[in-house]
Formats: sequence, C-alpha cells, structure tokens
Amino acid sequence: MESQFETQFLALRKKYIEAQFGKLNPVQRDAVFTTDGPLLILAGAGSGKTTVLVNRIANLIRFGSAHSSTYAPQGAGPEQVAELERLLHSGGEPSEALRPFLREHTVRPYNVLAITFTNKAAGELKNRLSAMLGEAGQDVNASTFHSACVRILRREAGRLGYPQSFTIYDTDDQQRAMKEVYKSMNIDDKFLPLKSAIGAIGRLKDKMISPQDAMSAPADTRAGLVAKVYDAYQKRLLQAGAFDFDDLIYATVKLLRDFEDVREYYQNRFRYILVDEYQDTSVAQFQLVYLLGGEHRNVCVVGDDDQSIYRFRGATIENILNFEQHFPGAKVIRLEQNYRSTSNILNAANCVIKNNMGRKGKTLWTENGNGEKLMCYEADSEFDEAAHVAAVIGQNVKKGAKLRDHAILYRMNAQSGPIETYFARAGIPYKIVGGQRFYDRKEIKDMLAYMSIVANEQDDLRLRRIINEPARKIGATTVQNVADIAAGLGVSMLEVIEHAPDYPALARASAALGGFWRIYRRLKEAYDTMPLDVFVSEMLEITGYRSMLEAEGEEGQTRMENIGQLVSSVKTYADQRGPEASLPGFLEEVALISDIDSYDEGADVVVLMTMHAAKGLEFNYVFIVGLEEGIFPSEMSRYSNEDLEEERRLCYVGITRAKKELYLSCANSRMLFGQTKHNRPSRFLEEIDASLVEVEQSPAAAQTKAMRQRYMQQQNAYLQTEYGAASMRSTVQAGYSARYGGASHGSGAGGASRPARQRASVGGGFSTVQAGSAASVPRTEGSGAYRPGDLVEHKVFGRGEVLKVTPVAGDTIVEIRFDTAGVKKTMANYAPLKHISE
DNA sequence: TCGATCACGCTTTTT
DNA sequence: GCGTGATCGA
Repeated sequence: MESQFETQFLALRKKYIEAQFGKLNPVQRDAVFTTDGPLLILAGAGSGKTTVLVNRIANLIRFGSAHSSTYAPQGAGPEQVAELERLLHSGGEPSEALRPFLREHTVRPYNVLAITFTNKAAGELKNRLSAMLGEAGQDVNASTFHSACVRILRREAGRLGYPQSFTIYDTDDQQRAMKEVYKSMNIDDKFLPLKSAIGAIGRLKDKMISPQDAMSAPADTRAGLVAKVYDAYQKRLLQAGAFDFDDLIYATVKLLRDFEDVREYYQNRFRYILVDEYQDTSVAQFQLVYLLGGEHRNVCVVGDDDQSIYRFRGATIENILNFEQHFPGAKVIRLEQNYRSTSNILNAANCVIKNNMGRKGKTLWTENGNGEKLMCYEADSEFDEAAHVAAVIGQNVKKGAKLRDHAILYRMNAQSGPIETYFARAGIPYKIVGGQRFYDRKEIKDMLAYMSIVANEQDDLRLRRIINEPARKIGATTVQNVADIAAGLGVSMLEVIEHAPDYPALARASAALGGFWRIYRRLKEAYDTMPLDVFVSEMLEITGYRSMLEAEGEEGQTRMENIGQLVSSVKTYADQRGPEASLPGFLEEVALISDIDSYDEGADVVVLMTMHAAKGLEFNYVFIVGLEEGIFPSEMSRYSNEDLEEERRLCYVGITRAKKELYLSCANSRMLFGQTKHNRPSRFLEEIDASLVEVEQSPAAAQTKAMRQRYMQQQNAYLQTEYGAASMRSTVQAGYSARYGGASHGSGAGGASRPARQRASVGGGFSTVQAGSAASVPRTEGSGAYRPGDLVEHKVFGRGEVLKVTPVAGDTIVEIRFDTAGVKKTMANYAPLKHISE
C-alpha cells in the first residue's frame, strides 16, 4: 500500500525530474520521459529532436524509468518529502540518502547505443551528454551504423572467416577489385559498366541478398551477370580480408543472425537503442536494429519521412512507415513545432513538400515571426549568380552578420567551381565541405596503401597500388605473374614475392621483387619498433616516396605538405587514443570519416556544400543556387516520379536549413561539364507561393532575355509567313512561367494566373523590354583604376588602403590593408571594390 | 619497363 | 573542362 508520504513524494519527484531537463514543450517532454518500449518520434526539421535525444538518454541514465507512473517509491517518508521540497524550491544536489528514492533501475551508459548519421553528429551527441552527465556521457555508445558494425566485427570477424585486422575498401578500392573480377571472367564493361555492377551489388547487400540468393533466381540476363560478378567479387574481398562499406552492415547482420551467443551478448549489451535519421535506413540496417533491439524492445527511432534523401543508396522509407508493424504497440510522437526558421521560410518548405504523394503527413508550424521574404534572383550565367551571392553576403556582413552564418547549397559538387573561382578572386574566405576528400588524394591513398599492407598482408589490392610507386622496375606483367601464382597456390601476393626466386616465371623480375621485399621487411620492422606517427614519417624514407616527390618540384611540394598533414593526423589519433591506438584502428577511422565530420563551425568563413551534406545543419543565411530544371531537379530524375519526389524532399531539406533568410537563384545559361545549357527555372520555384518571394532579375539576364525574345518574334513571324503554323513554336516555349522570366505559355492551373509580384526591374511576358547594362560581372572599375595609397571600399571587408598593385594576365592583383580585416589580396576585375574619398 | 601523349568519358547525391 | 586511363614509341 502506498503511504500518504509515498503519494506525495511521487508527485514531487515527477516535478523534480522534469525540472532537471531544461525547457521542453509538452510533446518533447512526452518523448523524453517515454523511457521503455518501442517509440517512433516523427520529428520535423528544426523541431529540437537532438535536444530530445540528448535529454532522453540523460534521463535514462540519471533516473531510469522512475518517471513512469507505475513506479512506487517504497518507503519514502517525511524526511524524503521534506528534502525534495527543499531541492525543488532552492535547487542544489540531492543527498546520497535521497538518490535511491529518485531513480528506478537506471541504465548504465554503456547499455545505451545511439546511432547517428555522421560521426560529427555522434560526437555532438557525446559532447552534449558529457555536459549534462560528466564522464558518464563519454561512455554512451554513440556512433554511425558503420562504425558500430566495425566495432562488433573487430571482435567477431573470425567467425566469418575474416582476419581480425580486416581492411575497409572505399569506392575506389571497390572499382579496382571489380576491374580484376572483370578481367578474370573476361567480361566487357560495355555490357555491364563497372559502376552499375558495384551499385547493383550494393543494393543487393542493402536488402541482405547473398550471392547465392542472387544466382538462384535471376530476373533476367543482366541480373544473372550481376549475381555472377557479385559472387566472384565477394570471394576476392574475402581473400583480401576486406569489407566494403555495405559489407560492414551485411556481415554484422549475418553474424547476429547466425550466431546466437553473439546476438545474445549484444542484445544484453545494448539494452536501449536510439536511431536518428531513421528515414534513411536500409533493410539491412533495419534488420540490425531489430536483431539487437527486438528482444528488449527498447527501441526509439527518430525520423522525418519528408527528409528521406538517400533512397538512391538503398534507404527505404518503408522502415519509418512500417515501424508500428515491426514493433507492435509502439508509441508515436510527433514533433511539429519548428524553432529554427521564420514562418516565411517554413511556409515555403511546406509549399514545396505538399506536392509529394504518400507522405506520413505533417505540417510544421512556428511561433517565430514572418521574417523577410525569400529572395529569388534570376541570373544571366553561373558567374552572374556567383557575383550576386557574393554581393548579398557582403551586404549582410556590413550589417553585422558573420561570414560563417552563410551557407551556399547546391545539388552537385560540380556546381561549386564558379562560386569558388569568384570568391577566390574577390578574396572572400570560404570553405568547401565534400567533393574530394583529403583522404582521397593520390599521395594520401598511396601512404594509406603502404600502411594497409603492413596491417593486413593479405591485402593484394593495396599492394598492387604501391608495388611500383615509386617506380621499382616492377611492371604490369610481373605483377600479373605474381597474382597468377598467388591465386594458384591460394596464398597472398606478398607470400609469393617473399619466395620470388623459387618461381621460374619470376626469374627476370626476382631482383626487383627482392628489392620490394626488403622494403616491406623494413616497414614491418619500423612498425614493430616505433610509435605510430614516427613509423608513418619513417615510411616516407624507407619507400623512397619522399625522394620521388622531391624530384617532382612544385607539385611534389604540395603533395609532401599533404602527407605532412597525414602524419600529424596520425599523431593526433595516437595522442587521443593512447595505448588503444593501433594501425588498423587509424585506417578504419580514415575509411569511415566523411568530410562533413571535420566541418568546423568555428572558422569565420562562408561554407559551400551539397544539400545532402547540409542535412542536420542550420545557418542564418542560406543560398540555394542552380534552381533549374535539369540541375535541380536533376536531369536523371526527370522521368521517374519517385526520383522526382526524392528531389523535392531534398529541396525541402535545403529550404529548412535556413533560420533567418533564404536566397534562391537560377541562371539563364550555365556551363557545366564543358557544355553551356539554357535551363528553365526549377519547378520548385513555381511551387512556392508567390506571396512569400521577392523576385529580382539581373540586368544582364534581362538584356539577354530581351534579345532572345526579339529573336523569337522574328522566328515566329517567319514561321507564320512561311507555314502559317503557330503551333510549331509552342514547344520552344512550353513551360516558361510568367513569374520566372521569359514568355508565358499558359500552363493551365500553374503560375500563369498568379499575380506578378516582381520588382520593377523584372520584365514579365512579351511586351516589356528591359533597358540595362550588359555587363555580366557587375560594378568594377577596371584594372588600371587602383594605385597604392588609394582608399577603397570592399563589400565584404569594408574600408581599406591599397598597398600594392600587380598587373597579371588581363587583370590586376590589388593588395589592400583593411581597417578591420587585415591585409588581403584581391583581383581587381572580380572583387566587389570601389574607390572612396576619405 | 617507362614516359609522354592522346583520347576518352563522365559527373547526382555518400557511409 | 577535367582527370583518368589506354596506347604508343623508345
């Protein structure tokens, strides 16, 4: 029976616990204090889901399920009630005596597994947990699917016939391996391109389909061929002791499925499981979660079906749609209040996403004000677009914004080029996230390959990469001979090299191979006797890589610097991990790290990245560039409704990154991959309600447009006199909207009927011809205009004095000392620069 | 076996 | 437009 004090204590304790967790709205609080059983949190963009996750974990660890109404605080008496009242009133820490009354079977930090999408998100989670819980926060398992799997595989890989020190293959390694498969099977890559084979195999693994399954019932000849190369590829990887990215998940699921003791161990280890970004999980990842959490059923997943943007990589939105079937009795909580964006931005996002079918359905709302309207800029070219972005950033910085508050988002990495060029010349500091990773550079990959063969001597693929780098007179024929002998004997290539003189086929090359073997031995020795970072820098000498680069001159110089960076990251790793540090450990970290993980908000620079990379981030000012049909939505998605909906979700993700202001832009012409294209404005622009947007057209774009219209009118006149067939031209203009430039060709219920809301400068329809400057790059005064001593005003850096002027091909480098920004070099033709007098 | 030259193709998004 | 790979000649 509950005593009167117990009842009183229960109520007080509820209040006390809730007071421990910052301000949460009622729905968030519900999510935080739902401690046990399956839970699906549908969290809209900017709804504070990370806060919920952090608080939920912290509550589990500090108070367990003590908040639940079923728990009775047995034996609580007047002293406990009195102390709790005091704590509630004036704060402070509970006494040791009180603590047992406050919690109920609390959860050990290492019993919690939190899976996030990037390493960076995992790190943030840990940091926030540490801030709330101290040391215990560090003991929570927070990682990506891939690194969680690697940790399990490092213990258990032996059961699958893989070495403890297995290698992780990236996409480049995959291609090399597949190329060898093709060669050995005599397959022409014209029939089945390498990349599609690799992609198809990846999708099979995402669905947990084994090579045998795939071979047993191929749907068609192509599927049959895929199954065959899949089988051969997999054998090759096993031989090399290597997993590719998809294998990491696949193999772990297999391990948990087939080995009961392993499964039970990890089920008990991870009593509480949380999965973030659940909308982007694959079938295999679902099975992993289910195998780990199906028993205790303390599985909490967080996701937003509207932000699912990795279908192309095997993510299946069904996971989130079917969660309640997978975990019967699951509780569902919806976080729909947005704390991030202005309501104009949010409404724009809602406008776009509501065009998708098959959503779980939710509408975000906010108590934030309307804010500014969205700006849409219609540029003439991609350079014009870049110039405009730079100019707006300049204005914002002048008003007190930081450069780092600005993000420029695009559909594909190739779009960063013109912006980069413009910013570099204008002297605007920026950073690109994504694109080519540091670890993808050739010299770095070479170094990593050397390290790989020391860590895992079976790794023939990495061996092939560096056996003749630097040149050691070991040519393709020799390598092939070694590979053939190794394959015949079922041993590694290194083993064949060790005994090279024994094989007649290698007689001619045995001196060169002997030389390589001695290098390998010296590497091994260095590895055994030296600290990790010393070993890596020693490697440069032993392999002769340094001398090779030194002979290369300037290019080699920068490569040396990159390798220097690698050495220092090895050192950082070794320092951080202490005795735990190992070579396989470092290689694994490198393999699983992505560029976004190292994105540092601290540096005051503009950030450029794809919308995919921007997922989970937020910025005060966001630019989405290249909103054109064929770019975004991409050309590839044009003919598939499902792909198009994914593009739309990506657009939704992009828009909802913005907190204060959102700038959209498109260009009338764009050079991409060496070809100039004239794209229509994106349908996504059309979908945003006109009342939310202010449209601005660049003067140059207006002029180009006027010219094109004149041309078209001439064509029309010609066609009419010649054929009297007005219909022939309609295809030329079909789809152009009234709002975003060009001729309107009334597309029914679309934008044609909307009120024109453009600024005065925008000419809508046929009649208006724009007068304006033809300059595609605005407002510069020409190279000769600056002299040392001149006072100038830069749009981003403010006032400064010209120090030095150096003419270069067609332009001038102007070195300026700014009042606040220090000394910078800018290009006169590009920098947003003008003269001022005092 | 090596080096230079040429042609080719390829670009959605990424752990 | 770029980098990579293939090919050719030495």
